Amino acid sequence: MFEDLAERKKQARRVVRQLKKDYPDAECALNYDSPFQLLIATILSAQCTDVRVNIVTKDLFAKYPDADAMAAAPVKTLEKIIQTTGFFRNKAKNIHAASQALVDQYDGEVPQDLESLVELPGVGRKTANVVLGTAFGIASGIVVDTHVGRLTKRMGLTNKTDAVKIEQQLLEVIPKKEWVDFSHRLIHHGRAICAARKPKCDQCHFKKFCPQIGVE
DNA sequence: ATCCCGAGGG
DNA sequence: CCCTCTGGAT
Repeated sequence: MFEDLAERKKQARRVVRQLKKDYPDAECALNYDSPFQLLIATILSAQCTDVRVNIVTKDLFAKYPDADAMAAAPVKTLEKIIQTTGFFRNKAKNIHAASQALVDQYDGEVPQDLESLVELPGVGRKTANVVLGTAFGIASGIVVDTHVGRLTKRMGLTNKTDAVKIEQQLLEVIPKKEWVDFSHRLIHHGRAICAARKPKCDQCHFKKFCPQIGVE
C-alpha cells in the first residue's frame, strides 16, 4: 500500500480517473424493479454470482414482487426457489423475516438510512450501502464486496482484509461524489479484467500505476 | 481446489 | 480474530 496519505490520495485520483474512462456507464448488474427487490437481490448475492441471482429473482419476484407478498410466502417455498444461490436456508429465513419487518415497521417500504437497514435480518453494511447508493442515490458509504476488496488492495489503496476497515481507508481518499460509481466500476473491472484467479494484466489500463500487490 | 456484489455468531 | 452457512462455475 501507499503508506503516506497524500500518496494514497494521489493513487486514488489515478484510479478514479481511469475507472471513469474505462467504465463511464457502469451500473448495478442485479435486476430489480423497486428498492425492495434490490434489497432482496443483494441479500441473495452473498457468495454467488450476479448472473445466478438474476436467474433466481426472475421467478422469485414474479411470485412475490413486494414485501407483503414475500412476508406471506412459506419459507420452504422460498428455499426451493433460491436454492441454487447457496446458503439458501439462511437466505430464505432472512428475506422472509426482513420482509415481515418491513411490513411491520415501515408499511412495506424500504427505509432510507443505514442504521435502519442494518437492523434488518441478513442486511449488513455492504447490502445497506448497495440499496442506499443504487436505489436511492444516497452515498452513505462505499460498497466493499469481494471485488472491491481485492482490487483496492492490489492497487495499493488499502492494506486491510476486513471489509469495514477497507471501507474506512477508502472513505479517506475517495471524494464523496464518487462513492457510488466507484464500487460499480471496480466491480465491472474485477469481473472483466482484474479477476481473482487469472487477472488479464496484459489488457489492463491500470497496469501503469498498479503496484500489483497480491498478484503473482 | 478456488471463487462468487456476505452476514451472523462465538 | 475465527468459524459456519451452500451451490454452481471454472
